[in-house]
Amino acid sequence: MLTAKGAATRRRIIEGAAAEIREMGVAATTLDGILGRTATSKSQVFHYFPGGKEELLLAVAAREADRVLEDQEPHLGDLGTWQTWDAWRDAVVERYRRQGVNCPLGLLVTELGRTTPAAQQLTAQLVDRWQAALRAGIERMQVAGAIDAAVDAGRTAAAIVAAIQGGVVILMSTGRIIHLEAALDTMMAFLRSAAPTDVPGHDEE
Amino acid sequence: MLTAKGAATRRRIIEGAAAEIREMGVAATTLDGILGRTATSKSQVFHYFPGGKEELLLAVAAREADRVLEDQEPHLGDLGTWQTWDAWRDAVVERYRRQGVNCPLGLLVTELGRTTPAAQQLTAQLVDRWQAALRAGIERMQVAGAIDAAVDAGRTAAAIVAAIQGGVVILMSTGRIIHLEAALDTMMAFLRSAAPTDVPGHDEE
DNA sequence: CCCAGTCTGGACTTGCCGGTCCATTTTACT
DNA sequence: AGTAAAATGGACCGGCAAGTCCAGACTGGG
Repeated sequence: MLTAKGAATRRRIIEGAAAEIREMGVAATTLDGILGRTATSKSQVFHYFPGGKEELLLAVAAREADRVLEDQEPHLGDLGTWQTWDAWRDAVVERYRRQGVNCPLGLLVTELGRTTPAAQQLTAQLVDRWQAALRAGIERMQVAGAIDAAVDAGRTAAAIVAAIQGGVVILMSTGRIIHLEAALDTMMAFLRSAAPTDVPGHDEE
Repeated sequence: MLTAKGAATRRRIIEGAAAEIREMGVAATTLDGILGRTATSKSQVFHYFPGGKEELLLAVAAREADRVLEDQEPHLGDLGTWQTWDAWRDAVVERYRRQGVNCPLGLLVTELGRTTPAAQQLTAQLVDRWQAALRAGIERMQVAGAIDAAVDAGRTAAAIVAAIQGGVVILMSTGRIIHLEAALDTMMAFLRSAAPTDVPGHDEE
């Protein structure tokens, strides 16, 4: 019960809403604003998103969450050498440098997160997926002998996700990207300092 | 031109606004909601905050920013031994554990930051003050010989602020505190791993 | 060609919320 | 006590934006 034309319109609405949010911020985003931008009418919005604005915003958030991870590929899925880690680091910084002060996802989440359990779950999923990819990368480095096996891969991955997130928040609210860079670099320095050869005293597995 | 009674009312309004935001979130905060909670009338709000809602929210943000740093004392101002660093770490985690999913400051900033330059500046100031305190702590450790002098204190301090910020954001949007803990612990582990004795190969100043 | 379901346009309703206004009361100062 | 300034209450306004409705235009299968 959704023709090709209908699916296209639905997609267009999500796309337009994301653009509107990027430009105006979540608080200033109105349905009318999205309408004008996408050349649709209000009935379309409610036709494709019966739950109204909230459902639409949630759909936008879901799409943006996917984008966040996609934009880190192919590096994120390929972490296994210091070279790939560096490439990934640069990709993350570049992605957020381009995005600048607008984070459709972050705002949606802090806006909807409190009220909508679905939004909270969406965020949790994104964090989990992100963290899992980083964890796999760390474990691969451990298997290769580049990082001490004593490092808690999961916990460290969680720390890296948090560090990035914090850097992005500071970027959004102050316009400075240095914190994101410093956070990433410091985390990378920690990983490198955890090379087995650097800590010969450790003998536990 | 502000009697004792007036000052008290003004304080009460800010207090009530902060409480309302904590409970409802910024988006759902209305002047009427604050009015009911503080037993004031709308004319008071505009009497004490001629700039209207925006000025009030900014005042709340300024107050909350101060609280953030105050709540880390006396530890934050006293970082000089691993013991004090650990105490500070615990204080931060505890502070945000108590605060839970509500961050009046973070929301105000992401909400106002984009539109109001004053809010952006406020955030930048908070970040700077926070970072300066951490930097002083790191430098004290370096002077004491507990941390390698080759560590960039300013940059590392920036990374720590970002890590905390990210942990808090994730706490707010998912309810999980583990990322904040992991981020702090990993940063601490990095600092400890940078003890001069651990890297005898470094000879540059 | 037709008809059932889908899609679209836009006028309309509804309610909320920021902001204004003015009349009244309280405070502070001499 | 008196008066000017500050503080307070609450009615009122205006606009905006979410959501509703219905009439009409497309689409696709039989």
